[in-house]
Amino acid sequence: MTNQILKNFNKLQFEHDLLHWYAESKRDLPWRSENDPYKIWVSEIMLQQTKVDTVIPYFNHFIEKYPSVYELAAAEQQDVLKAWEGLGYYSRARNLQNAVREVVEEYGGKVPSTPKELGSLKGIGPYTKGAILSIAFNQPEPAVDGNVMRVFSRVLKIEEDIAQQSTKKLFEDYVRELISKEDPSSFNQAIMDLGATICTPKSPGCMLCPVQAYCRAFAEGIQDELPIKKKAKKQKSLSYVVLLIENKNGDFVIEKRLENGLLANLWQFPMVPIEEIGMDHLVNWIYSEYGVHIHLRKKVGNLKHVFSHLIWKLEIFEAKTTQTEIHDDRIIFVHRDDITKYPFPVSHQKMLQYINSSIEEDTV
DNA sequence: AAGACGGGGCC
DNA sequence: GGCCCAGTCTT
Repeated sequence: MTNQILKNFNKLQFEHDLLHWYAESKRDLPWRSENDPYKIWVSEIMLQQTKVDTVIPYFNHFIEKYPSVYELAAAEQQDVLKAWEGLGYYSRARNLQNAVREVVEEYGGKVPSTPKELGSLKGIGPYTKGAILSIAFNQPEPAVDGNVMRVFSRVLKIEEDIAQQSTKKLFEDYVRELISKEDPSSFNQAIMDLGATICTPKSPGCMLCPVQAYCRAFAEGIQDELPIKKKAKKQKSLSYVVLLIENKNGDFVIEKRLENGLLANLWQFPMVPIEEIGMDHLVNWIYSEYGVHIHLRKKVGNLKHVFSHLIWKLEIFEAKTTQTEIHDDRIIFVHRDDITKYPFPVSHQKMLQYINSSIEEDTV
């Protein structure tokens, strides 16, 4: 089935030119300094849907804190989430730790090197499985991500919708045919580097491309039309009132989010789904849900936060309470100086600025 | 097959 | 504002 497209494709010369370019131009990245499967694994999880420049500082800190599977397996989940704070897709962190614990318990602490075992671990899908097998264990397995689909959709002129699952399998078939048997690790990484630095989504640098001579899209001048991808749906909007509730000790009410779903197990300031509750019932609703009696002081600002699938429209209010205790382990008082010890989503980290700016107001 | 799941950077 | 990013899991 791959025969038609690859029939007149010079596989060996393509491989040679690609690997030659990679040897000269590969990026110097922290996870490329050694071949520890655990570190490759951590890097691949962090890199899911996340740019290299964003990942680098997180990776360095994470490895310093958890140098091997044993430290990560033994850690508190809250600490792991704190190390992941701001990186997004927090289920990656929870799944990674669960999988690492399985590696410690079931595999003697050694990252498994078979497709079946590796693919059965939480958070390791087809891409990450192939990436670890090829990069850490030098096995000729495809690792098809957005870069790979973009590069090969252009080189081979593939016009299927890359948002479709079936299309991804198609690319895995092509990579299986093309991948270097001598150096599969470099081959996969070379395609990713190429996609990240030259064969970019917009205005690709074809004049600098080491495999321009093999590129069917370039030959026809249609590199800007590929890959084909169906448009994403628009996000739904949700409105909340967020309450910065402070008592006389300088403690704030924060709550732990549910253990599943959006921002699972992270902490936040109380959020009121204001469309359903209504401003008139806000104080009563807070008392019934949180057991805290408050009085509103003033609105301190608006915040819009965009996720991939929804938008939060937040109105931030200051409120006061005379209470100093809550009988609940999910809802707690925390002193303003200790709030940063808890993992918070970025949207709520921004509210810490309101809290800190109100200190200055009081002091002035 | 379609949604849920973060956040940042670019145009 | 929309698109993209070294994707995976759930429904």
